[in-house]
Amino acid sequence: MNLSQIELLRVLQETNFSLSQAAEKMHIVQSAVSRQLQLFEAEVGSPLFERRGKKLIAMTPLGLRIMQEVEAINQAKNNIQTLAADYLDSNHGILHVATTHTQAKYFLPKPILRFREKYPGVRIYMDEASPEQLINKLHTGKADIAICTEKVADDTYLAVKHCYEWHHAAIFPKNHPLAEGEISLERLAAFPILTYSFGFTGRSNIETAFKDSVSELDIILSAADTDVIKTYVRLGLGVGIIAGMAFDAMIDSDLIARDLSHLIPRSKTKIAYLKNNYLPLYGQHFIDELVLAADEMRF
Amino acid sequence: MNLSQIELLRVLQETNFSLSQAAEKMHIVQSAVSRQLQLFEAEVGSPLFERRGKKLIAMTPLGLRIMQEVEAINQAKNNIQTLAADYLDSNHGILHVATTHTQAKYFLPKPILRFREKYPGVRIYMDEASPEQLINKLHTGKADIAICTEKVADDTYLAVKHCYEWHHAAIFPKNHPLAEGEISLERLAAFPILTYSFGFTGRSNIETAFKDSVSELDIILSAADTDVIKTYVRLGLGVGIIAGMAFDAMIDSDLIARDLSHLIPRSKTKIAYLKNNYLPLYGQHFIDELVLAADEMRF
DNA sequence: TAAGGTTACGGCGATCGTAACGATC
DNA sequence: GATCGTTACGATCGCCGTAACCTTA
Repeated sequence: MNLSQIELLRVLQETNFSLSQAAEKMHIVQSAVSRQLQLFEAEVGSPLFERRGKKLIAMTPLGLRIMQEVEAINQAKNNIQTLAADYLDSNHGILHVATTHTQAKYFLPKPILRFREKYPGVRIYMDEASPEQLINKLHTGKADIAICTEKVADDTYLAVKHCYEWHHAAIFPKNHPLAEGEISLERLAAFPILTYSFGFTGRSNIETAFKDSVSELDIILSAADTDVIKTYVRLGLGVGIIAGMAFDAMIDSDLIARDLSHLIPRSKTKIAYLKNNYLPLYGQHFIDELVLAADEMRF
Repeated sequence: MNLSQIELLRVLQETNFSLSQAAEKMHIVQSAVSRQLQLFEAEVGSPLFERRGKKLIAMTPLGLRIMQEVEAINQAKNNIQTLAADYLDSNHGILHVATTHTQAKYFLPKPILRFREKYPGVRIYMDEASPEQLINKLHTGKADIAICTEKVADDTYLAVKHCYEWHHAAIFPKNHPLAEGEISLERLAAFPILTYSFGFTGRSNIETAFKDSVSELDIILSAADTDVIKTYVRLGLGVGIIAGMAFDAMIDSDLIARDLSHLIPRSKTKIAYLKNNYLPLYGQHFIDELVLAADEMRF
C-alpha cells in the first residue's frame, strides 16, 4: 500500500471509476493506473470494484468501507501540506469559500474587503451553490468554509459556528395594498408570492410559519437568488419574501420592504467547515472577520 | 511524502526520537532512516524535530501538530488492513484486550470461554495495566478493547459502552467484629483498611463516599490487585474493601464478605475502544459477549 | 572511544512509459 | 471501429545497503 494508490482510489471515485480519466487526472499513463489498482486489490485480497467485463461500474461493499479510510488518509495528507505551507508563510494561500448567492452579495462584501486588507496575499475563490451542494463541497475538499442558513446543522463531520441572525421581509412596489396596515399571514397569503427555492436562505422557516396557519402561500415563483425575486416583483408579479439584509434602501428605493419578524421565525446563518480539515491561520481569521461583521450588523 | 515516511515519524515517537532504534524497528539500516527523515523535512520545509547537535531530542510545535495527522493516517492504514483481513476471514485474527487485574480474573473468564467456543481461530492477547495505561494502549494501538471502571469517560476519541454495575464489599477473617451488626462509614473507618490503588477499580467511589464523612479511612495498604488485598486481609492486617464480584464464596470461605452498597456509590465498568479504530467482526462479537455476561450477572 | 547521525556511492527493485493486444459499446 | 482496460517489456528513478566519515557523551 502506498499513498499514490490511496490517491488513485480517491480519484477513481471522482471520475466515475474510469481508469483512463483517473490516469489523466494523475498525469500518468492509463496502464500504470490499471496495474496499481490490480496491485492494491491483490494486497487487499478482494475486489474493491464491481466490474462489467473489464469496466469498473461500482464499488463493492468492502470497497465502499475502505473508501472511508481513504478519505481519512487523504484529509490528513492535505492537512500536513497545509500545515507546512501555513507554517512557512501564513499570509499567503488560497481560501475556498462556498456560499449562497444571498450571502455572497449581501453579507460577505464587507468582511471580505476587510480581510483582503489584512491578507492581500490570500486568494479567495468564491463558489456559489445550494446549501446541499455547499456541504458536499466541504466533504470533497472543494471548499474550506461554507456560509449558509439551511441544512448544515446535523452533519457530525462539520464544525458549525453561529454567524448572525436575520429575518425575512416582504417587498412590493410602491402603492401596493400591503404598504398600509398590519401584515398578517392571512393578508400575505392573499397575494401571489415570490421567494427562495426549497433548501435556500431560510425557506424552511417560511414553511414553518405557514404550516400551522389556515392560509396557504401561493408561491408562483421561487429562485435561489434574491435579485431574481426583486426583478419579478418589480414587474408586478406579486409580493417577494426575501432576507431582510438583502433589501437595500438606496438601490431598492422603488420598492417597499416591510419586516416580517412577527410572522416568520428568525433564520440563523452559520459558518461551517470540516472538523478534520486543518484551516490555515488566515482561514481562521477569515471566520473571525465574518463573526465581527455579523456582530456589527443589526437588523 | 509516502507511507513509510509517515510510519517513520510514528516509530520515531515510540523510540524517543532515536534514528538508530527506529531503523531497527523498521528493519532497515540507520542511514536510510536518516535520509528519509531529511527528505520529509525538506518537503515540509521546516524542521520537525529539535536537535542538540545531530541528536534529535524533541519535536517542534509544527512537528507535534503534524504528528496528529500522522496518527490519523496510521490509524486509517491499519483499518484498511483489518478490514481486508476481516472480509477474507472474519473468524481468524488477533484481539488485544487490555484490562485491570480484577476484571481479567473475576469478570472476563466466562465471556472469554464462550467467545473462544465461537471463535476458536481468534487469539486473545490479554494485557493487564492501570486504567490510565489502558487508555494509552488504546491510543497507541497496543490494545483494541479496554475494560475498566475508572477514567475512560471523558476521552472524546473513545467509544464507551456500559458493561455492568457492581458495588464494593468489605472482607475480613471470621470472628471479626464487623461480622455482626450494621456496617457504617464510622465503624469501617475504625479499622485499618486495605483496598485498591488510586485510579483502580472504583477507588474513586470509595473516596467519594468518605469525602463528606467525618470519618477518614486509614488505608494501610493499597494494591492494583484484589488477590494481594485478600492475602494481607488473611494475614490479619485489617479490613479489605474490594469489588463485590471479586469475592468467591467457595474459594474465599475462610473470609466473610459484607455488602457496602449502602455506603459506597455503585461503580460502573465500561468497555472502551477507539472511535476511529475499525474493530473486526469478532471484536464486535467479543463486546456482545461481554455485555451478555454482564446482563446474566447480578450483584 | 563507543554510540549515534551524516554523507557518498553502487546495486536492485518498483513503477513508469511505450506498445501491442483484448474486450465492450 | 472507437473507447476503455490489460498485458508485455524495456528504461528510469527512487530507495536501500555498505562503508567511510563526523560529532558528541
